[in-house]
Amino acid sequence: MTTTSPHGRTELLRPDGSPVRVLVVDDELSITELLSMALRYEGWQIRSAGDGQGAVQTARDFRPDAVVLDMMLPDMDGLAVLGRLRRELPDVPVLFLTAKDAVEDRIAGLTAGGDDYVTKPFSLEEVVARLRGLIRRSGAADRRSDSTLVVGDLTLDEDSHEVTRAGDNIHLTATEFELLRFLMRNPRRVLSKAQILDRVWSYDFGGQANVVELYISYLRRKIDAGREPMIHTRRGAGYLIKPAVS
Amino acid sequence: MTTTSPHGRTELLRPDGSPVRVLVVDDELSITELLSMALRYEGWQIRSAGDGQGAVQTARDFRPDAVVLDMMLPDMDGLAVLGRLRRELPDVPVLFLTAKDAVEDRIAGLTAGGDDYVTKPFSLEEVVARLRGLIRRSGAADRRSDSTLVVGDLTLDEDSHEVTRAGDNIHLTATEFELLRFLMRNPRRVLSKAQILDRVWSYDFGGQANVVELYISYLRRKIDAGREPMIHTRRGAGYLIKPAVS
DNA sequence: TGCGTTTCTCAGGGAATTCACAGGTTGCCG
DNA sequence: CGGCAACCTGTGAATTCCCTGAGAAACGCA
Repeated sequence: MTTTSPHGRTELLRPDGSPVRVLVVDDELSITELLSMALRYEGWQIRSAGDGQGAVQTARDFRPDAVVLDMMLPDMDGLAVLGRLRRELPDVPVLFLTAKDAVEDRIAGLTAGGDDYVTKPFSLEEVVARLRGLIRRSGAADRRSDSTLVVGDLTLDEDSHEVTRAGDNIHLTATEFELLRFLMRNPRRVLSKAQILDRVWSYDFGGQANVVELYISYLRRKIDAGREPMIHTRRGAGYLIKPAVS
Repeated sequence: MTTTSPHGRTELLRPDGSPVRVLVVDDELSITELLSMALRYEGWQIRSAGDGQGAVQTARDFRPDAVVLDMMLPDMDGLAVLGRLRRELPDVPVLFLTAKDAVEDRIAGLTAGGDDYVTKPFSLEEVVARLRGLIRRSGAADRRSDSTLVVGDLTLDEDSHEVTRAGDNIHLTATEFELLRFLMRNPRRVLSKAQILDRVWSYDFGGQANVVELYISYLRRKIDAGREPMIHTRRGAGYLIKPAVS
């Protein structure tokens, strides 16, 4: 089932109408807090743990619909935690957090069962999107909730990463895609450059704020070129996307 | 839930009908007093603190629906305060106050959970508007309270920053938008130039008082041009806006 | 390793916005 | 009706904000 959250976006709900529950496991407090904050904002119920012990315990009585699990925990190996989690919750999907240079094939094996992973440093849009996908596919939330965002004649499929405008296929890079997704998940709402930076870029991004301008420019070239523009600048406030009709 | 306050404007209320509670944290007394006064005028219940210690303590028993938090406090780092606040009140939205030149610096991640920020020096209208947005979206206030102001055939949407008169779209600059918002939040009420200056311009504005006249003139050109005027001058007293019919 | 792609910095240009100034207009009062 | 104060608005300059080209660096894949 999907419904409209207080902030105006559609959110996932479980079949019984209660909010989705997510367990976040990471030993860095700043990471769990960042994630908790962002995921709560999605309307989900969040519990966090700082080590494997706590994770298993919390999982036992919280019974989350999904788990975000750092593979590097102080007390036990990520695989060990995973094993114990699976004993408690055989079907729960897991989103792994790994260091960039982690052994890729080890992860690959893990995600074979429908799980997924993102590398640190991640962007919040990415984590949220992956989690939504996992939850949707696990059946914890209503399956009819589909994976396509639509604004006017612009569509974006979160599963296939396909983007079309008026039927034409449009190729976007990863960053362009995430930016567009964020805009389309908040149609007709002005988003400041800071908000965009916080959601779409990694949490450790330390660069110039004008990357946002730059990527907006790229998006316009691909999406608005020669058509009625959908991406609008609100000088001094930010950007927003809306159907072209106007 | 929204209702009509003693001074004639609609205000946010919590679902149980009690006033919204806001905690203001800043070490400059002049700032907390300025904010407290302005926010009380909104019909909200205000408590203030001058350092991180006090903020956390006050938060504990005051249980605010929103927090205004200066990032530069004498005793602890703004982020540290945030962390402790979050432990007390996991879901409370925070409006950060930051220095202008710190914008690029460490805003990183702050708006990620739906929080927001304004830079010093700010205008009171801006702070109030952002707070209203945060509270509205956090669900602490009734969800039906929407983001659109309406006076006669004039509408102003605070989310999309869209303004229409009789259905026609009207483009406003940032300052024009804030001025109009202030007028529309106080329909049929005479607002003096001093009041307008105090609310719409930053507290450190040192310019000529006739900017108000100038911007009223701009607004008239865009909103009243060729129509029944809605913005009226009360010579010697100020300006007011009201539906055109009356 | 090498090559195409993607991300990002930097900087110039351009346009929108803000504001001061000043002369014109309106309304009010004696 | 004259004079004054309050208000309106055209002009233009300074500033801020935004856009985008060019190229360097990092990445990804064969």
